[in-house]
Amino acid sequence: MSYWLQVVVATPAHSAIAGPLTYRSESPLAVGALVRVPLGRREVLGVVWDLLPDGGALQAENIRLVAGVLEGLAPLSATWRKLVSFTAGYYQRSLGEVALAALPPQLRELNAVQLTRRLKRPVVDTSRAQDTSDLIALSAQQERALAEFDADTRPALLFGATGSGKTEVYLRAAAKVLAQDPAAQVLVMVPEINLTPQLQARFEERFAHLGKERVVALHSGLTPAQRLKSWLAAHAGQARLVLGTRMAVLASLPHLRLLVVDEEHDPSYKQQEGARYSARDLAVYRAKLESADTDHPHGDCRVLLGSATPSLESWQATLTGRYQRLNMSERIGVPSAIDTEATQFSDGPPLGKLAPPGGSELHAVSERGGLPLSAGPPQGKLAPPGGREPHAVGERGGLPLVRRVDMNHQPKHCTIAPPLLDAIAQRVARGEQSLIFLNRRGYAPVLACHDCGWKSECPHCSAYRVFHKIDRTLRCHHCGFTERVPRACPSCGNIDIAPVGRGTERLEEHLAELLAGVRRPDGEAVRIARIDADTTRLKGALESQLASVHAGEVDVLVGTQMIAKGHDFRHITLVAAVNPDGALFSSDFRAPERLFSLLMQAGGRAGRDARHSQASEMWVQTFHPAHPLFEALKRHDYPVFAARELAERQAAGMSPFGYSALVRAEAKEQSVAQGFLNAAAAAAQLRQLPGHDAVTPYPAVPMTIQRVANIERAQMLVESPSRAALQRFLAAWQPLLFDTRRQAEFKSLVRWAIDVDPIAI
DNA sequence: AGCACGCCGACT
DNA sequence: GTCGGCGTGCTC
Repeated sequence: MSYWLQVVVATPAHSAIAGPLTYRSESPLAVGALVRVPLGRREVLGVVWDLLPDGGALQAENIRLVAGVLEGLAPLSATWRKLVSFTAGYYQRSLGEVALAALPPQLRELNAVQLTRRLKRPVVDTSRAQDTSDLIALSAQQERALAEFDADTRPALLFGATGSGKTEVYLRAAAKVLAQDPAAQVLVMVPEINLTPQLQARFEERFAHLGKERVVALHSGLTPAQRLKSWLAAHAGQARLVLGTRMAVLASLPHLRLLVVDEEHDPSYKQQEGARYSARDLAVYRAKLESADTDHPHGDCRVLLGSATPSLESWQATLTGRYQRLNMSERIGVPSAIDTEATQFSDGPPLGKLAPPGGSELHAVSERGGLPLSAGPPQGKLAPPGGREPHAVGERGGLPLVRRVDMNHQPKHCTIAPPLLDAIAQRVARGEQSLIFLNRRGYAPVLACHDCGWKSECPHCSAYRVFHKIDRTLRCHHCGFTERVPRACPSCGNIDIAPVGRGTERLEEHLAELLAGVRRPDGEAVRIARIDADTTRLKGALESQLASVHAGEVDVLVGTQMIAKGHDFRHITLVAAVNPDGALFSSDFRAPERLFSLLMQAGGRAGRDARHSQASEMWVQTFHPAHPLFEALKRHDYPVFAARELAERQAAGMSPFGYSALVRAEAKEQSVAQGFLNAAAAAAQLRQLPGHDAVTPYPAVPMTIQRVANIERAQMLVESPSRAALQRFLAAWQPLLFDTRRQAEFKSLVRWAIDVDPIAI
């Protein structure tokens, strides 16, 4: 007896075999079963996608026999298959690529015997401890958020200030779902792996009563064996709570009842290679799919997004009522705050003598701009303990005071404005910590010869190589090309080549010089540390460096945005952004949004400890102090920022009011990359593809960094006011792109790819 | 993507 | 005479 099946295997979208392949089996198989099938001379993992009455158009001798079935693994659910189908269709990739990428890589290498051995390992269920959730008192706003969440069925956006206790809301929402249904599973997603350990500990502790191994992690930092183990536990329903990064959204979770997306605005939810899916968007879609699944006895599957600075897409959805909004504006442990509007003019200067009465902090800082650091002993400028009126804290909801430093009124070419330096010195003298951000690692972004104008260009990329003083190298941050710093100008031989601009390495050095005379309360010298991709390259380095900050072994911490996220520094009372202006006038329309979010998050690092929240400050050095972004930041007013951005986006027909895709092409020559894109667009125009009348393809342009590792890059933007029209167009266009690729003149094209809903243009 | 086959240059 | 370069073509 023969049974025919359609099986999806990991095939790239090109190669004539993008769709499911037909195989034969001697025994009946279930849809969703995992099988090993012969493909060419190798044997690969596949998923049974469909059952067929016969071999169809294929000749019998061209249909091969399924080599084996992964017994003991339940077939992947219909909902999972729908999710994979949708993802493949929406992001214009092959079914097999998405399906197989969603499975743990080790599953591909395992044969049936090895798998059985793995599955045999029993999990000892030791449900013993009590549910401890109720032991922690909730704030009124947390109670309210949870009650509102329970009363609704729409996707929910938890709009909560940093420190307002969003995690506790996730924990409670999860606890409720898990308690209601003994099989229910919850997926909690976080943007990055380095945030999972601390969160995992918290979830494990809270759900210890469920028994051992009920909380598992799923992210790319796991070893292949761990990842397989977690995946299997999730697939078997054994894991009740999965904590993971974006990849986890495609995990098999047969009893999924709740999806949580923490920091939902974070760009790392968008996959940047292969199928370029947005895990946040898929989470929303998946919740809808799972809700429609009639197998679930306990009704809906919910999705809970959380952020202090939501994506404009999610925010707009709450404005139209498509999403539910849950507001939490106050920080925990801070006197009750009043609403946003009332905070607008309340941020009086914390140090009375710095500002003229009624003056804004802007002028205060500007006026002091020229004063030398030594204008008085740091101790003398201390605010008296508790010197600020308590109600002032409440009015900011415990958020730091934002002070803008107008760099137009500061000494030319200064990196740290004197008033900021002064403020840092005061913190050091008081024994408090400061956090200084500069989004540029290395010593200096460029090395230049003042005689002939030579600059440290990368020979392989259209970018400068960064000077790293620590090992005296010039490193390209795009292709990795590294050389020792030349002794003299390679172009004219001049000895006098100098660094231009500042990176974190130089800032650290610079601060050490500037603060050399400042003493800590114990009379010791200031201790400065730096955290960026260079200092954390070794495994465990980030953890140990963070630990030393927590232990109070550091007074001033210099770093890139990597320290803005998640890390809860209790003793930091000053956060400063040294040079954030770049994003204000970027060609990338999402740059302001990212900057606002970064600064809000950075500011959130300050004064999370209620004891310090009163004196905590966020400093921003800028040449555009009156920019609306900074005005909104000063008031911690995301809604005002969002309203402005949304108005601009609407006027320009951009997301979330319009939809877009990018087609990127890479070739040895820019003309080939652009030519390919333009030729494919011309072919689409000629054929009048479905949806074309509502879709606008723009001419191909070089990418911002035009050449990386000697490969020229170009991209074409495709826009439409209709998501459906864009989808139809892209689906019809893809075969034409393949055809165009086959033309002789584009033979040298290295690769091309479609990015639907790109996050950066 | 793999993994073949296939047809031209420097080595035990 | 073989090992091996990567060009092109196929995989139910």
